[in-house]
Amino acid sequence: MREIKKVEEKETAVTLSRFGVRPLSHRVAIYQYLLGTKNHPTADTIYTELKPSLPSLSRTTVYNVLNHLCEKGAVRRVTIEDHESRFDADIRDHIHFKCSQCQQVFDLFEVNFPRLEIPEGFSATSVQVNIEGVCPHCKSGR
Amino acid sequence: MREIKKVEEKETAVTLSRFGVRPLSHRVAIYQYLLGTKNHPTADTIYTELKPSLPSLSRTTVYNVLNHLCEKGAVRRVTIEDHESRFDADIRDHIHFKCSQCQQVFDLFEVNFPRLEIPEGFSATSVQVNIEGVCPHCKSGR
DNA sequence: ATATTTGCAAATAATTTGCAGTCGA
DNA sequence: TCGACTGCAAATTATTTGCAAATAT
Repeated sequence: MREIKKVEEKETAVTLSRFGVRPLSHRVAIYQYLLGTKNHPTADTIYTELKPSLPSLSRTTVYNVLNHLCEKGAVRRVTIEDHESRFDADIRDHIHFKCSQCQQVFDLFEVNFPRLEIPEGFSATSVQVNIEGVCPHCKSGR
Repeated sequence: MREIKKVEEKETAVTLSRFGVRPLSHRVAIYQYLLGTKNHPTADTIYTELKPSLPSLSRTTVYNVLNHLCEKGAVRRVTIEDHESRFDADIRDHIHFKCSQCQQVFDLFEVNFPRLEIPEGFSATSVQVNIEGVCPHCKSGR
């Protein structure tokens, strides 16, 4: 089992390298955590979840690493909350849905991502489509 | 001139009433300011701009009013910044473009707003489409 | 050996809250 | 008069910064 984890870490390291990110241990840990969740966690959630197994981890490093991963394009910053960033290691174009009741953020891969014609003169580096509403679970009476 | 301003204020008040917003003076002032700008200002910008002509205005009130206007649907919160809200009194569906160099947020009315098929079970109350990139002005060498 | 990364504590920034006073119907 | 609204100062939350120590190549 230990072995499997080691292998995963190595693969994650290779992936990070391809993004031009030096695979330092905390970076690998954070990236791996993001790959393994669909919850679009906040920096604080990542810190809280990882801290027990990585006691040396600091909040500053979480922020540093996330900013670096976003800059290098390995991770997407999801700007769907009013004043807090969420992060997503799935960099394929897809739509996010935020339930205004349970506050959860869902991926909507089943909805076609719109092809937009960017006007002359503008050049786009990223497109975010965010829907807000009520999720099936909350709709059916909590 | 004074007269014209009075008339505008009255019209704005009527509009607010239609949204179920009691047209108190600060609310009218903030809403009118938002109607008159295309800059998607932040709460702080609104406060700074309005303070000179409305010395009694407080930051708290700006936040209160903006939250209230958003709740009532008179104003849209634009979640395009990492950790600060912008506001838009134009509630027609349209796309926002943020230039990562000059930080300005543009309306892209010329781009068709996508029709999305929301999956069964979900119900949507709002859809935001945010593009990030470089604007024509910054592209042509600052 | 040198540049990069980290952790801590303090700083900053945006927003909310508690509460007492004020305004509007 | 009564409930809604306001302003102030303090609190809260998310994030960044300065700097010294640790680490990677």
